[in-house]
Amino acid sequence: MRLDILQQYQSQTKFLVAIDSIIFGFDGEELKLLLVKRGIEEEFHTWSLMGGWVQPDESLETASSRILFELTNLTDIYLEQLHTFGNPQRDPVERTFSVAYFALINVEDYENKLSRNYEAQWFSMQELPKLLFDHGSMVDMAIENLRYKASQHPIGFELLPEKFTIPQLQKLYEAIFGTELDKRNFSRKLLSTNLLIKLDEKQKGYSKKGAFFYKIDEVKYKKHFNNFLNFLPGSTP
Amino acid sequence: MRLDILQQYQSQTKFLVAIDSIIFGFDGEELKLLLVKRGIEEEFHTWSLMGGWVQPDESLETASSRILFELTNLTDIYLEQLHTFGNPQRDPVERTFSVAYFALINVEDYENKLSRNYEAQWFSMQELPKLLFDHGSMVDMAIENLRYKASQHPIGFELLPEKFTIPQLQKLYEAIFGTELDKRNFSRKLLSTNLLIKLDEKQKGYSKKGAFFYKIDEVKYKKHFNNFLNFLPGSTP
DNA sequence: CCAAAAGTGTTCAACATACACCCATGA
DNA sequence: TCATGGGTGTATGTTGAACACTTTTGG
Repeated sequence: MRLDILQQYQSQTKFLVAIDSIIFGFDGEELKLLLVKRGIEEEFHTWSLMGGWVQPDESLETASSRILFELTNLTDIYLEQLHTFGNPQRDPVERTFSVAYFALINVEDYENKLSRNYEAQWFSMQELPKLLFDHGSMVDMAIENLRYKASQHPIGFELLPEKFTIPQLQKLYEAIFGTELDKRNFSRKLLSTNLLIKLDEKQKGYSKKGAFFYKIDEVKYKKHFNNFLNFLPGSTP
Repeated sequence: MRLDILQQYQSQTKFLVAIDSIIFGFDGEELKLLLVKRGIEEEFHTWSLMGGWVQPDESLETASSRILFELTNLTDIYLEQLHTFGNPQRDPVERTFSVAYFALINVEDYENKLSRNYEAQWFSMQELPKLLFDHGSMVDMAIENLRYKASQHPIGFELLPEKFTIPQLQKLYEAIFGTELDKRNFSRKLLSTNLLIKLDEKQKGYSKKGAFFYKIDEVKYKKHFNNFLNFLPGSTP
């Protein structure tokens, strides 16, 4: 190792690096956000995003998955890097860079698996409490990004159970965009992507007639993901 | 300050945090990338992205602007956070997180202002040299992002001089997408946005007839930026 | 039998694409 | 005068938006 390079590195200030996770869920009616009380905040009763420190041997992806797992015990979750927040004053305790990730999980999967180490709660997007530090901005950016992505790709599937009905999917999109959609145009557009496989089974209990279940054609879904679909379905004002 | 919180923070490992900038430029014909030899790399002759360390009192935005200014002496540049790279092995000297920013500048503005402290050179996107560390992946991600954005917004303006012609703009889009576009459809689509203001002046020298200069309607441009435009013009295969 | 949700088709307007000719001018 | 690039219009197909009625079945 050349000495001048080493000196170059050693003369620099080092910082704490953390992960914060914006965890979206859908319960069939509303888009929700999972928040925790971590017990490490100065203001003891503030809700915050789930987060944690990046460890010396971890990549950012590994760290974000680990932290999500610690809370939910879920693996293989849709998780995507959103933005890194680094204002010198964002954390009053000590300067910390936070790499924000956003996650999509369906509330059903999560229900029983919740870790008891955290006080966690789902909040409706309409009724979010005041959040710790700059977590509010993180959430704002995440919802904007979610809308952007969902308008281009059928990303919303990640928030639903494996088997879902078209009306469920429509409710999800309505929740994401905060708008009403026309069911005729919506289902036509969805089905025209050929990404859905109709099952024989019908949903019981919710409506009298019952709606057919569908599942995603995983192979096509992943293939199509990088072609822009301009996916936002027709809306009725 | 509560003692247990302080201890929580102090027990964590700290890391170096750097910025790397993917700087795109356009010379009227080709999309180019600005690379430097920083003289701090282990392999002394490797080209790399322009970069630098984040200082204790700087936000990420401030740091990225400063670093870009150090090289180009330009201010008010389009600069956007792309992604944070943090694999434990990405920098063999010491673990460093790098927040990648991408910048769009027009080569004309830049020409005379270049700092003499760096050995810098524009490279055609087709003929990039091997880059330091994971800078190659950063560039790949940036070009993908640039295409994505440019297909949705008329972001390409940032790469052109203040006064530009429609054929220039078309060449830029052709360079970004690596494809040929139909000039009739292209100009119709562009003009239909009403974001361009036609000037009286014509471009001299390049063609015999001369093409009219246009400038952007800044106010409308910024307003429209958040409405998805689905901007990719028609292509002729 | 009726209330509640599922499911489906048509028409019209807007937009994307493909395509070809005239214009202005410097050499 | 002619070669070069600038500038425009039209016809066609595709896609999105608006809109209403029939079907199923549990209670």
